[in-house]
Amino acid sequence: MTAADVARSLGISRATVGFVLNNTRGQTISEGTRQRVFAEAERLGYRPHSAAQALARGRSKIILLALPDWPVEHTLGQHIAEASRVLEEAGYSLVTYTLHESETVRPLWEVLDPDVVMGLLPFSERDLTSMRASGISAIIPDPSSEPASWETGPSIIAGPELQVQHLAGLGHRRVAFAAPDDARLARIIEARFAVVKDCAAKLGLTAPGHRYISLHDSSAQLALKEWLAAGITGVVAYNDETAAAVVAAAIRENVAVPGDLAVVGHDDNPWAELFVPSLSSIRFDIEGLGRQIAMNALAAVDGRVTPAEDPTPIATLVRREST
Amino acid sequence: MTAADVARSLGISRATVGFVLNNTRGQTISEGTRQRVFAEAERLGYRPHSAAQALARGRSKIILLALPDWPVEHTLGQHIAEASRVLEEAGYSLVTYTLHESETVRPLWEVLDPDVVMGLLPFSERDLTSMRASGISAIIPDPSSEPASWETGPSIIAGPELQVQHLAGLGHRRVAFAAPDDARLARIIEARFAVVKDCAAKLGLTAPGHRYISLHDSSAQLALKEWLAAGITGVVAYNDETAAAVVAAAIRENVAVPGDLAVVGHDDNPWAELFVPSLSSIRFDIEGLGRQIAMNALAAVDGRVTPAEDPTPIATLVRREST
DNA sequence: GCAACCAGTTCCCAAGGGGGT
DNA sequence: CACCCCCTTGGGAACTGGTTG
Repeated sequence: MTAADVARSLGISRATVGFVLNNTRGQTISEGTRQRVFAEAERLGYRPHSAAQALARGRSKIILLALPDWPVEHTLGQHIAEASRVLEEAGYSLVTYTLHESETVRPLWEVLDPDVVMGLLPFSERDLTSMRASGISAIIPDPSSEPASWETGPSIIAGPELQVQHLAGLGHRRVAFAAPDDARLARIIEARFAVVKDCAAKLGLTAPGHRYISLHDSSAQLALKEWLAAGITGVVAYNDETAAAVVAAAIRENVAVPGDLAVVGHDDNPWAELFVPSLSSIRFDIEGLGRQIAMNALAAVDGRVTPAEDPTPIATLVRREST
Repeated sequence: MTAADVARSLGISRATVGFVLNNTRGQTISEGTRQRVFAEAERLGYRPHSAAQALARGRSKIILLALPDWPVEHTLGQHIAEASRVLEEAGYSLVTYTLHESETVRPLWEVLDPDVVMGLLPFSERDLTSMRASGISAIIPDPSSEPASWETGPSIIAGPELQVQHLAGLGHRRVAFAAPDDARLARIIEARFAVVKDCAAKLGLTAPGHRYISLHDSSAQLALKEWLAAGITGVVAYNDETAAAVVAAAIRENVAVPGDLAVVGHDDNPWAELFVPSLSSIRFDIEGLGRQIAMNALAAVDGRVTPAEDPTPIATLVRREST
């Protein structure tokens, strides 16, 4: 069912149908005609052909959100739902996409021709080149702006700050940072660790270098011994999995949690509550973040600059048995 | 950079450029011209405009994979990567999409006009209506075939079978099935429970009705008492989270795991290994499933019927401390 | 290689009616 | 009463980029 079918059925021109359906400004169509067009389109089950629309006006009304290759925190799904809803109201569709580094697959921005490509982290130079070759102009984070700004955004720093403040409030004076042993996370781990060190210094705590914890070997055990020897009593974990690995090592070594060592996770995965002892963690305000993503995208469509991140608190600490 | 630019730059027609670039059969273009077209396209950085292609030939070369609303098992990401790779070779792009029941958002198939829409579970009647209205003809699972076939596919039954066989092999005679309290999972839970009952009966085990376990209240505690009273010594869990909830309740009630109660999870999430005691679970052959998804999609494009699922084993049991 | 075609969008102009001089 | 102008309403046709008889 095309617009031409609707026009023919009413004995009017395709142009008129288009004017009505798009509510074209600068064109005035009589109310009677308008109603008849709407009714007939409805009756025939007309659907705009999105490829044709994308071709005719130069924009696809698609926004592509590239997700990182690494395991997505469970909360992310919720942001995305909220972001979709906001973008939908503005007439855009949000498509998500997992970016694989293998790169044997043609990137989706070449296929979908989106108006905006967004990522949670800065894109690689290769990806940027590819996007520019495909004619994508709106990219978030904006590669032309100062490259380090994402590292100071609330979504990076809010969690670590709360973690350190929490441990400090409980009286811990020496804390360590534990992160997963995953090269893909290196940049974000560095950024988070910088926040931990910074915040610890402000509060008068000691925070030695960070340790990588693999989930599959004895690295947690080793780290544990080292920490205890160094007088560390609190551990800030990059995520709940790392926290779990540390707590598990402690239990197996008969180290009391939180008595001898307090551990706080990040992301508040559903299973963090199930662990024994249950894990303290950082929970994010998912709706707020979703809306933020959507707003950034809409700003980019209009060529406006990405607005500053909302300074309202987006993370809270959930205290459980592990601290 | 359009094909017309390439043609103009070489002083030939757009048609010829198209013939070369598409390797059109039934058209013979001289080798010299072919090479010059390729070189010029490369030099100018020509990219086919996918919306225009989709419009001209009736197909978008997009395959949409709808993921369920509930938390995706972590393994799924890997299937998808594999499926993308296979489809890419056949010239298709895979777009994934999380189906939200809220439905305030326009479904993506109306926007992308995909050649195939696939789902891991059958679609709702409303979704099917919407797809047909958008002119989507290829839908998997095929709603015109017998609706229950997915419930007997390996991806549903392989796990529960292994779980029951494992417990039976360890000498357990009475087993229970525990599932999350989530209405969205009702159908798949029923299907899995049917397999458990069936398999238990074959092996001479007793398997009473299943229990729903919420992660946030005392339902695990209650279920635990009931099971112990009924002489149950083994629990088949729908997923690792439910298994964790049961094990956590047991620890808090001083019930020995696996001494008094053995628990086996499903999906082998990364954190299952970290739990104390670590959780036995079911691991899937992710590459195989991904390839399967891709093959089904390609079959559907050609209007062929979905091939039978590959009967080779796709799941294995990982034994850990909880059994 | 020419030309038609895919489905919409949009610039520009042609009827036609109403009101004013 | 004739004439003109303007505004409303709607149509013609070119255009988007690529495919194909």
